[in-house]
Parts: sequence; structure tokens; C-alpha cells
Amino acid sequence: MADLPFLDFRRTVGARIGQTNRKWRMAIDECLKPLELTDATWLPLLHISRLSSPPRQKDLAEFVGIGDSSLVRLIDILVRRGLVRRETDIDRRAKVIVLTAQGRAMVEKVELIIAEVRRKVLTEVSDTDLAVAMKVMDRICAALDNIMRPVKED
Amino acid sequence: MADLPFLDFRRTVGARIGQTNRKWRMAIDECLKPLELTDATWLPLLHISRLSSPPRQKDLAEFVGIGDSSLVRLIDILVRRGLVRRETDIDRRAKVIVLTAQGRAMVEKVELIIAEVRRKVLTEVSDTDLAVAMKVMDRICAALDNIMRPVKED
DNA sequence: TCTCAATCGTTTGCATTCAAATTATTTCAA
DNA sequence: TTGAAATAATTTGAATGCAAACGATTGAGA
Repeated sequence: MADLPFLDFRRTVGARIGQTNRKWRMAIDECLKPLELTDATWLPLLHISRLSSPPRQKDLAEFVGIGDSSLVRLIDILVRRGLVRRETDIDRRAKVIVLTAQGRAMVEKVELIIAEVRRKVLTEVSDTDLAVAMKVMDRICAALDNIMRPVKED
Repeated sequence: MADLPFLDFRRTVGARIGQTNRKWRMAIDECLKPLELTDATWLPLLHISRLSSPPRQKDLAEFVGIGDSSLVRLIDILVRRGLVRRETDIDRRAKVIVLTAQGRAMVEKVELIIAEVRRKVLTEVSDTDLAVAMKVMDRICAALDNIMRPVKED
């Protein structure tokens, strides 16, 4: 420690975002251990609860920010735990994910815990600074979307 | 899409950081495909090159931001590719990781590519905004460190 | 109507990561 | 000096993620 003396600070932006992300996720994971929810399963659960109507798996994956196929295993786990149900959509190719009563109870606990983590984590950050930081994140995301799909507009 | 209408924006901070991180990483991965470097191996390589002296594996893991054991396989891959060498330290428990000539050549190419990605990604972001964003990241990281190790000071 | 492309969920194979246990070496204390 | 604790790298098993290939269903045009 005490190396990397004065690299241009733009050079460290990516690494710092990555580090922040990793630590935050690990902190939440630690706090959720008593609920026996793993790293990844709490996030789909929250999104299901926050959406105004039960989403299809494909849409849920989009909201959570993972691939369709990655979500399958997570939903399998949540079903096995009795927290959600798969229901066939009118379009019988699709399935919508519905919270069970157990699932709703679990969501309540999870919301409380992650709100507490968020409170502790952001306590030293002003609204104005945070707004700037989020604007920067959104700009970066937009630029990254452009890089990945150079042509496309809809 | 078009749900999540007006959740308190503090609530979305974690998710947005995560999304930004994931997209950035995927973009770099995409651009590095021609060099046949995988997701994870380019990051240790860069850190080795940027440090002032060849690091021990343990220290390198710290810089890269992954666990000691996770780094082992990545170094294995880099060794197999002829990009780095393991050398036994004076303390014979430890090994230091040294770049080979091939490794140095590869680093040059990688630095060029990720600098280009960084340039494109940050082109719409002002220095002042970026500085604020990084300050926020550092505050968050500091708070997270406190959560994980509530007592500790050295 | 019939066929072909698109969509949705799923399975499979591979890469990454961690935590915990293991081996080799060093350091420190009795 | 000898034995116990600490440190460095490694191995193993489990969880997570993606991409690619697959099967079922739908929809649209010949």
C-alpha cells in the first residue's frame, strides 16, 4: 500500500467504481446472512416487489441487470424457498413471477436491512454531491451503451 | 421498461453503481477480445506493470481488489501465456510476479485499448463532476469499510 | 392454411469469485 | 533449541454470471 502515486485520476475511475460496487455488495450480503439469502437472490426478490405488476422473467432480468439465463437459476432457488411462484402468462411462452405470502414477508425484512446499510453508507454524502455522482454514472452508462451498439436508435 | 417511477433516488444508488461497473467491464472485455485476454486477466497484468516493483501475489491481489486465492488461477493463466513469471522471494514462502518481455509488449497494447475506452466513456463528463463523483465513491468505500470492520484503527 | 422467423424460458459449458482447508516457510516465545 | 503461531501460496467446493444452443409457442406473410 502506498504505491500508485499520482496516476492521472481519470485512470482510476473504473477501478474505484468497481471497488465501491464490490464492497457494497459484500456488506449487504453479510447483513442478509441471517435471512439465508445468498449474494444474488435478494435483488430479484426486491425488484419483483417494487414493480407495479408481476413481471415476466425476461423483463425482470432486464430490471435486475443480468442475463435471461442467469435469472433462471435464481428464480429456481426462490421457488424452492417458497418465496415466489412461476405463473404461465396469457402468452404461454412466457411466465410471470409472483410473490408468495412468505415472499412478501421476506421482502419486508430485506427492505429494512438494506435501507439501514444504505443509510450508513450514504450518511456522509450530501444530496447535491450524490446527484452529481449519479449524473456521472448515467452519462458513463449512456456512453457505454453507445460503444457496445454503435448504430441503433429506437 | 417505464416502471420504477419515482423511488427515492438514494434507493437506486447501489444499483446504478453496479450497472455502471458491469457495463464498463463488459465493454473493455469486448475490446480486448482480439488480444485473447479474458475478463479477469488483464487487470492483474496492468497492476503488475504499474507498480514500481514486482509485487508479491498477496499484495497484487489487494491492489486488484480480489482475494488471494482468486488470483492464483489468473496468475496460472498469465504464466501459461508467457506474460509473467513467478519468482521466489527472499522469504521463500512468498513469490513475486514479474513481467516477461512478452508481458510488457502485451501491457502496451492493453493500455492503449483501455485508454481509448476510458476516453470515449468519460468524454461527456467534466473534471469537476468527475472529481465529485470520485469523492462520493471514496466516502462510500470508507463507510463500507467501517461497517465491515466496526472496530479497528491502524 | 402453412411455413418460417421471432420470442420466451431453459439447459449446458465455461470463467470468475469467495471461503475454508492445506502445505511450506518463517517468526517468536519458552 | 524446540514448538506454536503467523504468513504466503495453493487447492477445493459452491455460488454467480455469460453466451450459445435448444424446445415450445406465437405471429406474420405466401
